Amino acid sequence: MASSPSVYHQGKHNPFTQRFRKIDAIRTALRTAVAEELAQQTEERRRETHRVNAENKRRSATAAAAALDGKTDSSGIFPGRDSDGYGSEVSISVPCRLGCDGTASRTRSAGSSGGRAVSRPRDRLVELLSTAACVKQASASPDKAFGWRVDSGDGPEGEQEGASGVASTCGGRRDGHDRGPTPPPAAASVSTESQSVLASAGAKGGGAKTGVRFLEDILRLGPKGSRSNDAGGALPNPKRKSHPRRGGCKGEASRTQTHKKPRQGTGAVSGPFSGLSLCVVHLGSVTNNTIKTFKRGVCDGGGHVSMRFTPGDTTHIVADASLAASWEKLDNYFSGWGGVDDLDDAVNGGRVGLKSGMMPEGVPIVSNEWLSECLRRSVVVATDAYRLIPPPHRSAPVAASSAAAARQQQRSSTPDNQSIAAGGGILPAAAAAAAAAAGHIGLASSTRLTAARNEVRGGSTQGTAGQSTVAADLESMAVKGGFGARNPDVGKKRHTFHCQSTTNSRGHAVNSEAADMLEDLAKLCAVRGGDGSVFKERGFKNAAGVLKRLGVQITNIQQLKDLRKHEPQRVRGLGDSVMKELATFYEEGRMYRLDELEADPKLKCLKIFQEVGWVGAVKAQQLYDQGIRSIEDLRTKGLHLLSEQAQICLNRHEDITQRMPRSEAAEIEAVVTRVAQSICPGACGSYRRGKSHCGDVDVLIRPPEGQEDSPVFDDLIKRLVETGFITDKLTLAGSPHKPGKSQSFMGICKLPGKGRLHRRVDIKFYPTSLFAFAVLYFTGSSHFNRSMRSFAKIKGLKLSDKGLCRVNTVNGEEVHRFPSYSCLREEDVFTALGLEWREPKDRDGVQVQAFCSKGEGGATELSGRVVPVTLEQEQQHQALLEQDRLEASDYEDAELQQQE
DNA sequence: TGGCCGTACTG
DNA sequence: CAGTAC
DNA sequence: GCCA
Repeated sequence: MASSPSVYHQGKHNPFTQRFRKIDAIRTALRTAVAEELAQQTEERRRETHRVNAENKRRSATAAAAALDGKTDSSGIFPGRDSDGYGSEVSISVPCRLGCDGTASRTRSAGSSGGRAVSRPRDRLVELLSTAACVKQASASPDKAFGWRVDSGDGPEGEQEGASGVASTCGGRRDGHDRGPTPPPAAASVSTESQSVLASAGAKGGGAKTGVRFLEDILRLGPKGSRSNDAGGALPNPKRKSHPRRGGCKGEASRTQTHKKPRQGTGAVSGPFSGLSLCVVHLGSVTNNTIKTFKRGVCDGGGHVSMRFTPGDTTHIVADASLAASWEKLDNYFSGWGGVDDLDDAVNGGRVGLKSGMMPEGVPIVSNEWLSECLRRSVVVATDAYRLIPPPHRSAPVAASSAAAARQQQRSSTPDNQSIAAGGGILPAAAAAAAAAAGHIGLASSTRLTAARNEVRGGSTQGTAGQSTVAADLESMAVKGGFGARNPDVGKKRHTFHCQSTTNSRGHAVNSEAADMLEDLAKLCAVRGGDGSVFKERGFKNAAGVLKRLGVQITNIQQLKDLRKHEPQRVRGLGDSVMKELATFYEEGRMYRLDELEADPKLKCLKIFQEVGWVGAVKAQQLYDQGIRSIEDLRTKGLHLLSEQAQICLNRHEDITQRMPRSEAAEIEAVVTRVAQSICPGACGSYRRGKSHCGDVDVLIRPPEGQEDSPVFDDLIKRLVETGFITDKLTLAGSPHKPGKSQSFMGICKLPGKGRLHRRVDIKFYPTSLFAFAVLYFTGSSHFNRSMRSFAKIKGLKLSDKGLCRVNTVNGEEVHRFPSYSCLREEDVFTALGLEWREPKDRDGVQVQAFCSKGEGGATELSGRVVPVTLEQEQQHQALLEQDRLEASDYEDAELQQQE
């Protein structure tokens, strides 16, 4: 192979292959010694972890007990990971959910005959849950298309089949095939029928019947619908009963499309945004894409978004923040003279009911950031801080700064600490820059605000990297602790805390418009497939993340160019291609490449196809080549081209592409967990909940300690199939149970009762020894996982959900794998890798792994003894961490390393 | 120019 | 092994 | 697509 030449080079410009080889060499040399030590270390570690773990459990038990007493505010929001598919979700830890575990155990011991009560079930669950909480809910496809047809593909046979067929390893699938092409008109009635079938708890098929009964027992589905019980205190709208569907956009869309599902409920949407009727101004950085995003989010929450201003109906006008500084633009927009864009809708809509110079009275005009904030938090936040105060004929700058001031004031008084407050401070910069660019502001004020921006950035105009420390960095340092005093100046001035940031948790929507478009671009790249498409996707996505986290609102391509020149670290990930797109974005408001791709009808098809599970880029292309152009086509003439799984997913397509409210995810989790407990008392399903809506539910199951070998999983799946809960199986891995091994089920389920949709569910079993790895893995983000694994790799370790092992490799090929480190908690994995612990909320999104490899220079706990880490390796590691959150300390470190 | 996470099922 | 998924 |  072409491997030989590189072996001889050792410079720092070596490609990664050499790195690995070199590491191999080092490792080989050290292997013997290391292996011994590793064994010892492992043993030590195990003892210690056990000790610590025991302690931890005591701690968490008490903590959880507190939670049970109602002090559940520890249910922090974890901005979730981006799943490998598209989309991101937010997870929430759910101590509050514990309350119903008590119920669960009671239910079990009372209801099920097999319910040998565990000594103190509640405490036990509390323990287990708190050490290992984790239901992940992935958002399957964020912008799934609306179903073309809203027939739920589940006929009565479907139910039967689900009840019995799946058990026979989906032998009933052929029914599915036959049923697939069912003409839509028939499907409508079928679907109604199926409702009634369900309503009567399974008229056909005794198995299904008892199944439903059983589930009802478990769920305590009384006439009163005790599901609110499951929902727990954290769930926002307990009054939504068995109709999980939200209205909003989707409803709207489907309404126009022969929506005949009776389950649509009675309109009255009760989402966080119900009652909101927003008029979005298509100006400035609020692009089509932004509007789309807003629309989706708000509509999901029960609100309404339009570009049309309707007097009497519109509750808020949402406009780009920079318009506060160039008010006449907005004015013109509404008066119809703005010559805005050709956007028919926008202009036409905007003109309605408004005359020149007449700003709608009484309707608050707020910045788009308000909306972003609302969407992020899933609540309607106060508009005060986001008002774009309209002083049409006064000096615009005043408007801008007073708005900013109001923002700062308001925000700093919220309990949301600096990270939120940070959002306010950056705005003046944005406004100033925008205004300056637009030339609408007098010079004096412009400079004033520019000065403010510089202050905000905490340094002199050309401040050194160290001085340009932004508040976010402070925050992140605070998280790590110990760096607070590094730059005292920063701490003194309040506004220095206002920088936006690189920080995740409630990452503010800086540059979100550009970022959104880049993300769209990323998706389209992925859809198109072909060579390297996944990497292109990643590249664009990464760039989007970099922009979002940049901390400053970019309004002008030059800013980025300057950054690239002077602080390249901050914009690492923005390469030539992305810059090119961004240039046109900032100059003309669009990205040609995106426009091009979005206009491509073929890509639309491919995208639609890929929304069906188990249809990827390759299969989609094949389908297209076969002349298939729609899901209809797929159903009628393309079935034979699809894999078994894809066919199943296609059958349930309309259901499983609907996102579900998280309360429903909780219900699903509850069923799985409780059934698991009825089989194996003490077995613990744990979970992290997704945000308001999510695409699927993952339930991780683990056995009670000391009963590692109880075959919970196989029985569990069997039982769930028997009860009709699981309707389809997609894949089943690792069955039958083998001691010490994990098992996994992927499939489709449906809660009993009327009007339920089929949902994607993954159920996974991990033995205690692997559970921490599984939690780590499922907590994500995917980026975080990748980077953590990369990190492990350059240390000669291999990390996966199956453990953390030292491996010997030859030419990159694994030749030997040592037993896994024993890590009973996530923390242990970090420690074993020599990484600082990171909260799940800090692992989100693109930015992933800013774990602190810095400073330690290999001086981590293990590095000196077990893991040979050279400085060079560390440097190479730095290179690998493309997605680094660029913390100030990291800059400094990088600089140090470069100097050395 | 080569590398970009690790694992598992399905066909 | 390729494709797909998590 | 980005990076070394």
